[in-house]
Amino acid sequence: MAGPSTTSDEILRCARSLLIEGGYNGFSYADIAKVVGIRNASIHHHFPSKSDLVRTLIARYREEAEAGIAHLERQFANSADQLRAYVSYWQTCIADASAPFCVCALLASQIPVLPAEVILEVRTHFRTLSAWLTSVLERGARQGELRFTGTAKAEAEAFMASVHGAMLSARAYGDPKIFGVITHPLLERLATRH
Amino acid sequence: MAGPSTTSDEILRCARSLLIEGGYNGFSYADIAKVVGIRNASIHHHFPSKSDLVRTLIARYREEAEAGIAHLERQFANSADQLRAYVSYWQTCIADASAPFCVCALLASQIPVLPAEVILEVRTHFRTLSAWLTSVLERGARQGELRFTGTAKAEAEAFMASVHGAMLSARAYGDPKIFGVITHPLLERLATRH
DNA sequence: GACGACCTACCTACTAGTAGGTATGAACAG
DNA sequence: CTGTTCATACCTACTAGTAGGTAGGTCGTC
Repeated sequence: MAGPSTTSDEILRCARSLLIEGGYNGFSYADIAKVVGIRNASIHHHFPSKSDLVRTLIARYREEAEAGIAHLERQFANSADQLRAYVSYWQTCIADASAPFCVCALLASQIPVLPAEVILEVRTHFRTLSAWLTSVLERGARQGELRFTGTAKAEAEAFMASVHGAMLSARAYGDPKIFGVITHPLLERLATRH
Repeated sequence: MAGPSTTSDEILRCARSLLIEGGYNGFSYADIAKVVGIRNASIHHHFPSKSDLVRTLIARYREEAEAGIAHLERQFANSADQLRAYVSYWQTCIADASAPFCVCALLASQIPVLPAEVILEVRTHFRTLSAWLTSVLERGARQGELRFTGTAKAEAEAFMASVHGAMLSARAYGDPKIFGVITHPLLERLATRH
């Protein structure tokens, strides 16, 4: 499954973790080169420009996210469990500091200084995630697994915002637990039974 | 009240708006110099280093925030109205694009690459805001103006996270309205009557 | 004349990106 | 089985421009 990771893969993986730490202007080609063990210029061979690199990086991130969502859909029949699993995924990422922030959420905060093609990718992720959450909430309401007032769309946006805000707070306080403090009651409130 | 704005004030004001656009690494001394109309080096006369500048900038931001909160406390007796006014303040900032993001929320996302003294200021803002919201929620519950399950502290953290997440979504979608879509139901849910 | 505010001129380190060369290996013709 | 061709991947060496920061000087005001 996980093929022999190529240099291009390593560059993307390294750039992603650097991006998660400090955003678009928070890392340089030199930083990547140092970690991957190649020369600065060699990165340009794989990705002509920085915006190419970041755009590709997000595209891959979105693929992984969609695969993760598909996995969630297969693994859990109950919509409340799907939401719980989604939140739990991020809880783990934040706790073990492996990837303690959503790439697109971080980039969204810097949209005014981002290249246009990167903005498009970020926006698409938000739309995709929001659409999935909306579908989960709709299904949950229909099947009596979830309850909420207002539209599923509005509740989905609120849910997504809460999760992103919880990531931000965890980072601000330097305390992974705060993510759970914020998201747990949110799940409790949505689930019909617990 | 608003004295004759000094160069130092102008530098801070300019740096703040640049910071709001692209974060700590999203602007340079040259950017500020261009707008304020002085030379690059002259900024160093007022603020020896970039971290000094940003630290001072946040300190002032926090002063203004605390003054704003004090004003809210004086203007509205009802705790639900205070929360509404707080949210409404940000709604306006986002809608007219004057300052469409909380300085500290933006910086929080970049904490791993921020100077230590800046991190401290950011963290303090989160604590201050959370403490105020907690006090509003406690008072609201006591006086029957607000209702929620769980502790006031947890609800305050959730409230703050929702507002920050809503700012992020507004920026991601490029649509100020989404801020209201997320925050309105939140206020409705907390207020005992509407 | 001391001080604050600002300047010119400069520094070193680093930014993304380019030009052109080299090693490696696969494809293919003889 | 060899020699040629070609592309990939990487290299060294370089560019123009920008980053934050410094040294030392000028000028006006108290």
